[in-house]
Order: sequence, then C-alpha cells, then structure tokens
Amino acid sequence: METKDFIDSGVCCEHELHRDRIEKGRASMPPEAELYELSDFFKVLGDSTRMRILFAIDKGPLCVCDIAELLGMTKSAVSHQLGVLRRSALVTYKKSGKNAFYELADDHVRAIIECALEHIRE
Amino acid sequence: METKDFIDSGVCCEHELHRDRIEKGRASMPPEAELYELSDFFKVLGDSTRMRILFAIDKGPLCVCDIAELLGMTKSAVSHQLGVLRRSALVTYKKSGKNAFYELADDHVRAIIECALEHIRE
DNA sequence: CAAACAGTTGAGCAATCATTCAACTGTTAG
DNA sequence: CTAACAGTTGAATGATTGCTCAACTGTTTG
Repeated sequence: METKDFIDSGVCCEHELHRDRIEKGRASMPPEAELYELSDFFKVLGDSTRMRILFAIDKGPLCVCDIAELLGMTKSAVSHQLGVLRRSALVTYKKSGKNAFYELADDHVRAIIECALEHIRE
Repeated sequence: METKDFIDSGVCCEHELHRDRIEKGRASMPPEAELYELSDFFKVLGDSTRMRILFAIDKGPLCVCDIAELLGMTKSAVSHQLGVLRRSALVTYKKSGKNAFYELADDHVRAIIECALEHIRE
C-alpha cells in the first residue's frame, strides 16, 4: 500500500500504532533502581530452602541449630541462607548466650507470602 | 547440673524446650508440593528482565518485537523469558497475523507486585 | 511462489548460586 | 584454662540459568 507513514519501515515496532503502545509501556516502567530492588526481593523468596526457613520461624523464633534439625540440613547451609535473608532484611535475630534466635522481620513478609499462596491455590 | 532430662544430649536442639519450638515450626510448614510451587512462583518474579516485561505489558498488550524494542534486547532473549512467564501462567497471549500479543494473565499478579513494591518503599 | 518479517526453540557459554568442607570466633560448662 | 557446642565465613564445586547464535516455523506481501 502507498498510504504508509514516512516513518514506517519494515519492522513492526516502527509503525506508529506500535510506537504508541511502546511509549505507553515505557511510561508504566518504574525507576531502574526500584526495578532491581523488586526483582532482588523476589529472588530471595525464590528458593525452597529459604521459603522453608521463613515458614519454620513463622510461629516463633528458632535458633540455627533448631532450623537445621527441622529442615534436615547442616548448620552451615542454613547459616548461609539465613545470611541472605538477613542481608535482605527479611529476618532479624537476637543473640542469647551461644544461640542466635531468628524471626520474621515484619508482617509485610507474611502478607506477601500469603498473597502468593492464594494465587497458587486459586 | 543433675536435673537434666534423660532425653537431653550435648546438642541444643535435643533439649525439651527446643524440641517443642521445632515441633511448632514443623506444624506451620505447608505441604511439600505447595512449598515448591510457591518458591518457583517467586523465582519467576525474581529476574529483572521478566519484571520489566511484566511492567511493560501492564498498561496493555504488546507484541514480542515491541517488548524487545522497549527493553533494548533481542527478540530471542525476550521470547525465552516470555516462555518462562507463559509456562508459569503469569502471562497469556493472542496471535494476530504475524504478531503475538502478550498481556498479564490476571490482576493477582499485579496485586502481588504492588504489595511487594509497598514493602520496598516502606 | 519467493522474499521479508514475527516469533520460537535448542545448543553453547558465561555468570550466578546453593551446598559442602574446613577453619574460624565466641560463649558456656567443668 | 580447656573442652564442647553454636554459629559464621571463605573457598571450591556442581547445578542452574540468562543470553547469544543459528536454524527453524508460520504468516503476510509483492
């Protein structure tokens, strides 16, 4: 056809209609930094060991040894994952003698997991 | 001390008090299958490229070529990630001629991301 | 039909990551 | 102080994963 816009080329995303859609999509994109924070946050939740740890301490604080026993893993492996959860501020811990008792940092984490659980069970 | 319970041993998680806490934690653990579904779901969200795709199509369907242009990536790379999102049922798509228009599967996904965004911005 | 484009897919590669192992710190009990 | 235990940490390793490249399918246009 000869009614093509001068801006048109062979590729579809150069057409005016597509350009509009792309611009709309670009507008709904959050700041770069926020995007990485968001995906990093989900990345931490995206591991079954860490997820099991979060459920384990959901009803009350547990020490590393207890969590390791509960999950059937070594203290070292658990401590590494607790480090990840700690650095992402998903858990906090209090030292008590030889023990370090870990618990969920806040109810926000519970809420997000609960929200995802509903989605799964839909 | 000599008041130790007969079940006590050297390790802390064998003490009665710890055993109780462990049992409580174990009780709050969801079924194995659900746990994996949950962490797999978060794993899909835990990648900045996929997160950017979800935001890109948040305001309306886009074809693969448009998304690739918007993100500054190859169509192949985008298609691979769309495949992951498709297999996890986070997006749906409709074919229209040469194009495949992708959109968010449901509002549940929006809700979870929004919930996490609030947590990030706290 | 043939050329051009949209999209998918599998193999290969580099980077990331979870676990193991060993060495280490710090605390409590004897 | 010394032995035993709780916990952390760094290096090494095997598995996973995101992107590239190339080959392929399917659709539209001339």
